[in-house]
Amino acid sequence: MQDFFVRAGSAVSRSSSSITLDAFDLAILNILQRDNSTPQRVIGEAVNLSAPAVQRRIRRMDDAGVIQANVAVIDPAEVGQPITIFVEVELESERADLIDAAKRAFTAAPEVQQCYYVTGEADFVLVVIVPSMGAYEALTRRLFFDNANVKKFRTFVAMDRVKVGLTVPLPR
Amino acid sequence: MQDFFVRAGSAVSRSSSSITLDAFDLAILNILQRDNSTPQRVIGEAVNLSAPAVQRRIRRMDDAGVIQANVAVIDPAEVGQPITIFVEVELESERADLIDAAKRAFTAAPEVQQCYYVTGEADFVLVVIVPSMGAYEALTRRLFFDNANVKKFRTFVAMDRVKVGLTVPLPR
DNA sequence: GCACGCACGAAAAAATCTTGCATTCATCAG
DNA sequence: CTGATGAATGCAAGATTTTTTCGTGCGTGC
Repeated sequence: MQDFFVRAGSAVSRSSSSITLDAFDLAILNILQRDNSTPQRVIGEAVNLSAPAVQRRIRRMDDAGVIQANVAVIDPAEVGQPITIFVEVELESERADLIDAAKRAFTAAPEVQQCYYVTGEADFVLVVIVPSMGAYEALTRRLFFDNANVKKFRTFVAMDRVKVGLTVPLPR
Repeated sequence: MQDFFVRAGSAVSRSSSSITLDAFDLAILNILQRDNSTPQRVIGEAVNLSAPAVQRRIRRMDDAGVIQANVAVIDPAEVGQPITIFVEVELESERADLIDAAKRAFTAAPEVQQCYYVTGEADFVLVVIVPSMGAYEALTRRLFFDNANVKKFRTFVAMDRVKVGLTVPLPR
């Protein structure tokens, strides 16, 4: 296995410990981000390490925040939430406190699955999951129309969730 | 616990078995989609069911595709991929075969974390993860400029990943 | 009323995860 | 050059979890 190192952590990242990851760690992450129910013994065989060694590395990356969460991915359509919508939101004012207020409001809404604060022609991009267009309409009223600071928003309804996941392209 | 049922599956959903979920299932899903390393015993205590009962329900939902995957969520910044970008892509032609070709091309790119085919002013929305703006520039060349069918695209660079996840709002 | 299907809980069995410990290897000071 | 130190490893034992087995209760339909 080649020598490859990633200096974890960046200027943007929050309170992470910024640990160093080697090729073993990346190989382990690559397995876990596709299936974290893989037994450590199997991972060990795949990366040529003993199960305890794998375990200690996973633990270390967990503690350091490299692994942010371990989650089950649910098909929204299967639980009565078949509609995915993208929303670009443009604010009237970009005052810091108003930006923060918007962040809090969007984060607090369970329908808002993802929220990014962006540069460009919009200020926020949201990924929204709703059971019906009616529910979306209600959400827009609650989140946008009742918010004096929202100048406008543009809606993109997803017809096909072509590729969905949080998989990160890992350097090899 | 109240009687609440969700008829899983919809016209949009693929080859799923469309099983019926009750309040127990939803409660279990709600735990798993936040932390799937929670022991079944603990889940059982939370929802008032034995561990084996919890296990059987999880297995059933797994088989039916309600649970699409079990994954570790990795902080991109920690593995040298600090930049998240949204891209709206507009195609020249909306011929079905060209749409499909675009889907395949976007899906195949590891930098494309998420890809949705949408209605509205754009045809596709992408979530892209890259190590640098240079890498993004290279990706746009490969994915958009070398593709004669891409009319134009708009880029939104994420300054803050305010809320990221695949959590689905579950009916209670 | 009775058989059947279905889901449950308790307990046992199997597998996995976790920890302790001795060893190896690389680094570094003397 | 030699020995100390720290970090990471593998093996093996112990703790925990997952999975299976089995008997029971409940609702449905014949």
